[in-house]
Amino acid sequence: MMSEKEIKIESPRVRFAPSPTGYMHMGSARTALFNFLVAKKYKGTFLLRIEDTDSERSLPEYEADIFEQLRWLGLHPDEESIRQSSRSDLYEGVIKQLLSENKVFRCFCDKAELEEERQRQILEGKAPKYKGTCAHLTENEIQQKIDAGLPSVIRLRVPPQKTSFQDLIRGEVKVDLDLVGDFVIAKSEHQPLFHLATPVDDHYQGITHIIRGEDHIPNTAKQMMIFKAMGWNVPVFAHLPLILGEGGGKMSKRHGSTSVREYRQAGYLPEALNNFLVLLGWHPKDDREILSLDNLIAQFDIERVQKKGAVFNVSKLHFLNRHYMKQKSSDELLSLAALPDGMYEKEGKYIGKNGIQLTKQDLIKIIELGKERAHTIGELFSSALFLWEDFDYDAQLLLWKDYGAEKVRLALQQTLAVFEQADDASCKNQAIKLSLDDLSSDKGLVYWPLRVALSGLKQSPPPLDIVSILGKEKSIERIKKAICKLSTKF
RNA sequence: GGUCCUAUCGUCUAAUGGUUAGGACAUCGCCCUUUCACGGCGGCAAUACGGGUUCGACUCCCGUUAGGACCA
Repeated sequence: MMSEKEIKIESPRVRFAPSPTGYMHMGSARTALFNFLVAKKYKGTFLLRIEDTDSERSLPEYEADIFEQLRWLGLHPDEESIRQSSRSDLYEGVIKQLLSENKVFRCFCDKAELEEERQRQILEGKAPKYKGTCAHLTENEIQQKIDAGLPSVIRLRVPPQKTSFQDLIRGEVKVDLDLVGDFVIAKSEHQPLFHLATPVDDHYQGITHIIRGEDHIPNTAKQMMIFKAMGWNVPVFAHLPLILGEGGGKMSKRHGSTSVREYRQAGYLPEALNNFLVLLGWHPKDDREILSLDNLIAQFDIERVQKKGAVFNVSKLHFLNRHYMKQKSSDELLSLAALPDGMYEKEGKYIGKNGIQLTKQDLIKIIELGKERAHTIGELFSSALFLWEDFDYDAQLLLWKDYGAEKVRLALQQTLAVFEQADDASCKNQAIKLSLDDLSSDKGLVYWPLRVALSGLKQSPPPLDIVSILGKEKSIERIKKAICKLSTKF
């Protein structure tokens, strides 16, 4: 049975350590979030470390993206970030010490031969493992090979024993080091590999808890060996389950976006993303799932994290995003949204494709209507395109229920009369509603054709809301056009 | 292929030996209503399978199956 003792975490130092080899992935964002939450909850420190030992694949553009998205999500590191590529002296020192203590050895084996050997082992159904050819060379033999100019790598001596480590989420995880073998920690004294650089930095940065994806479980055993070889304290581990794609497999481009920036560009709010991500693998005790970052800091507990991988379910993200959009004022949303396609600002007026001139107040009104319907910031304007874009529609659309064209035309004409008698102000403040309501006992007979006349759509915001933005003249123009359509078509 | 990890509604999950197996999203129905949306109310829906342990298993143990990760 798993240990029941309460997990005590005191002033933890945790780190988020991504490799800048691509735009920040949603899975990385969640790892960062969980690290951040543990740090804040237990009054600890959250650090960012860029793991760019792979100089071929690490790009400045990707590194910048990591900083940018973390900032946007509100996951600010507590200390200045470090970059592995600028700490070579540190790794070199460790490698030299390990070399002098004979805890590592130089391996001169030919790459191609090793690969051949590995293939053979796999075919035989064994775990591929280094045989130890160079593990016991004498000083002389080593010097000879070096003098002969043979290339070499540096391997750690790994005792063939069974061991285990404690994981905050999974309990004890067992590892058979015999299957690992003497693995490569550096290409040379000056070129550390991932398995060396990571534990060295974790030690020198005083990391107490390593919270990362479960894809690192196999790495943990290796990194633990470095800690032990150096006589350092091994940190506590917590391996998060992975985020899965819609089909249950790895989250991939095929099923939609995978990077934070794509969701941001599509108009998702950081509040929604954080809230969504934390629910992938964690759940609050009281079932109240709408949680701000502050709420999360108060409630989060790493021991309640799920062990199973979680499927990335976009519809819940939609739901949360809409929730947070509704919380924001329309003013605020306007500042987050880009102007609709083709619209531009000129002297405080917003000019649409069809020449319409809107005020900022109009835009705010439009967003007020849009936020009930939009899933994302990007969709905020999409329920009102007909205001500033030309449109056409089938006259058939104007008909309400099974009333004939003549009856509808009559109703529209009466509507037109009401508009013509009203002034612009009573259009904009919807005072004309009283007169329009009086026109018929069947409100649909009045409002349905009006909706279509104004928007060209069968699904739109309420007609009077449209009128309040369009004003008297533009409304009349559209109603006349509709009457004309009815007359010619029928 | 080997090693490791995992298994509750379609999805995210709650319930750590005794519950009518709870909630959220999605979905469906009803109400509101001039359409869509919002909102309100309600419905459908799960312990992978087989063995144990136990008075009693979602819960503990073993096996099977399935999925995932790593080696790549």
